[in-house]
Amino acid sequence: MAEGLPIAIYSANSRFMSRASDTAYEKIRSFILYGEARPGMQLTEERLCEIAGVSRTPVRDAVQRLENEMLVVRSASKRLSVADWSDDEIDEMFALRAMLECHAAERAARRMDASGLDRLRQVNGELTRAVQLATPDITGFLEANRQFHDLILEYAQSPRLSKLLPALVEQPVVRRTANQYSGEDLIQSAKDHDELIAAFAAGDKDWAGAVMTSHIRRAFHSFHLATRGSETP
Amino acid sequence: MAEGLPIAIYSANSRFMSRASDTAYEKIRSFILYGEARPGMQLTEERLCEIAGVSRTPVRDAVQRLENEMLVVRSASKRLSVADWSDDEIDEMFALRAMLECHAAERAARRMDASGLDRLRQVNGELTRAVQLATPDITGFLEANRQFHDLILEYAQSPRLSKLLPALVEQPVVRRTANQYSGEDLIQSAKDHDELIAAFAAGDKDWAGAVMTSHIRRAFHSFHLATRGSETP
DNA sequence: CCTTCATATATTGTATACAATTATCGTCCG
DNA sequence: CGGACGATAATTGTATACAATATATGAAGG
Repeated sequence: MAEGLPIAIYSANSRFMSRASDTAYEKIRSFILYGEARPGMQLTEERLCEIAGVSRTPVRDAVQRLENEMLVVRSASKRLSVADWSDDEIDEMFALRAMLECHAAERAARRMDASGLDRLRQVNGELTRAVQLATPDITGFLEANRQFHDLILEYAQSPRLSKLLPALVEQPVVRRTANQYSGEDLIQSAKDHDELIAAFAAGDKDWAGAVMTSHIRRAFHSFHLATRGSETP
Repeated sequence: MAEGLPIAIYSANSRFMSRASDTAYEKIRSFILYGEARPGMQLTEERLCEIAGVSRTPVRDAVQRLENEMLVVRSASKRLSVADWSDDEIDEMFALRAMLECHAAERAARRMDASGLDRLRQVNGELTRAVQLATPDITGFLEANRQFHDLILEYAQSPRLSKLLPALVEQPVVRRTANQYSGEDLIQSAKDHDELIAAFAAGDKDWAGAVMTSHIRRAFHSFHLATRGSETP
C-alpha cells in the first residue's frame, strides 16, 4: 500500500503483486472464477502448478488464501476441490455481508472528512456515467462500485473488518448479479451511493447504515430473482 | 472431525492435530498468548522454527494462519511481529463478535433439535458446577463456555460463520475478561446460557439473538471495566 | 460375484539448499 | 557533523528432493 499502513482492501486482489505466490493466487483464482474450473472439481497441487507456472511452495501459499475465502475446499483427506456453494450458503454470504457493510458504513460516517467525500463523489460520478449509457458499461460499473465500497472500508478504519469483508464479496456472485441488473437497477445503485454520501456528509451513522443495508439487500433480491426465480427466501 | 463434515470450530485449535504445521501453529500461538512474546515484538521465521521444533515450511504455513487471525502482523517489508491491538480494535472485535454470535444464535434457534438441547444442557451443567464452587474454577468455566458457544455454531450450520467467528474470539481477551469476572458475573453467564437454551427450546430466534447480544456485550463491559476503568465506550 | 487385504500409485507434507529482497552499518563526501 | 552511497549481513521467497499418507488396483479367498 502506498501509505504503508493497514488500508482497506475490498476486493481480494490488490493492485501491484510480483511474487510468485501472488501471481499463483491470481491465476488460480481466475481459473476458478472465470476459467474452466467447475464446482466440485478436484484440484491437485501439481495441476495448479501448471496453471500458475510456479512450483508447489507458492502454490500452497496461494491455496491457503483461497481456502480462507472458501473458493477452494479441503476434504477430510486433505484433497482440494473447487468450492460448490449451496443456495443457503450464498444467502448467508449476503446476510453476513449486509451486516458487516452496514457496520462499516456506520463507522465510516463517524470518520468521514471532506477529502473522503470528494473521493466518494468522484468515484460515484464515474459509476453514474457508466450506468447512464444507452448500453450500460457493466465492467465500468463493477470497477467504480468496488472502489466506492473500498473507500468506505478505508474510512471505517477497522483492520478486522478489512480482513473479514473481502471473503464475503466474491466476484462470481457480484458479477452474476450485475449482469442481471436492469438499467433501472443500476441507476438505483448510483442513487443509493448518492444517498450514502449525503448520510456521510451529515455524519449520520444510522442513516448511512440503513441505506447500506437496503443497498446490499436489494442486490440480494436481484440475485435471487435472476438465479432462482421469484420464490422469496 | 468425527462426523467427517464441515463442523463448527469455535476456538481456533481443534483437538487432534498431528502434522508439523499444526503443532507449529499451536506452539507459536501459545508462545504469543501465554509465553514470552510481547506486543510489537519482532519474529523471524528461524526463531519460530526453534520454538516449534520444525522446519520453515510448516512454520510459514502456521504463520499464515496466525496472520489471518491477526495474532501476528506483517510489515510492508514482509517482516513479522506480534500483533499489538489498540483499544479501538479490541472494542471493534467485541462489536463484530456480538453481531456474528447473535446471528449464529438466530440460525441455531431455527435448527435446534432435542439432541442439541440435551448437549447444551449438559455442557452448561458443567459450567454451572464450575462457577458455583467456593473458589470458581476459571479454567473449567472457560472450557465449558467454549464448548457451549461451539455447539451453537455447530447448530447454526454456516461454514462461513464458522470461518469468520474464531478470528474474533481471541483467548487473551477472553481469559483477561474471565479472570476479572466476579463470582456473580460468572453465575450470570450460566444464567444467560440457561435463557439461551430456553429460547432455543421455544424456537424463538429473536429471543435467542437478543440474549446472545447482551451476553457478549456484558462481557465487553466487564472487560472495559477491568482493563480501562469506568470510562464508557 | 463380492469382500478383504496387500501392493502399487497418486497426492500431500516436510526439510533443505539456494535465490531474491531488505535491513544494517561503516565510509566517503559535502 | 550529517546525509548519501555501497558492501555486508539478515531475512524472506522459491524450487526441489524426499517422506508420509491416502487412494486405487488387483489378486486371493469365501
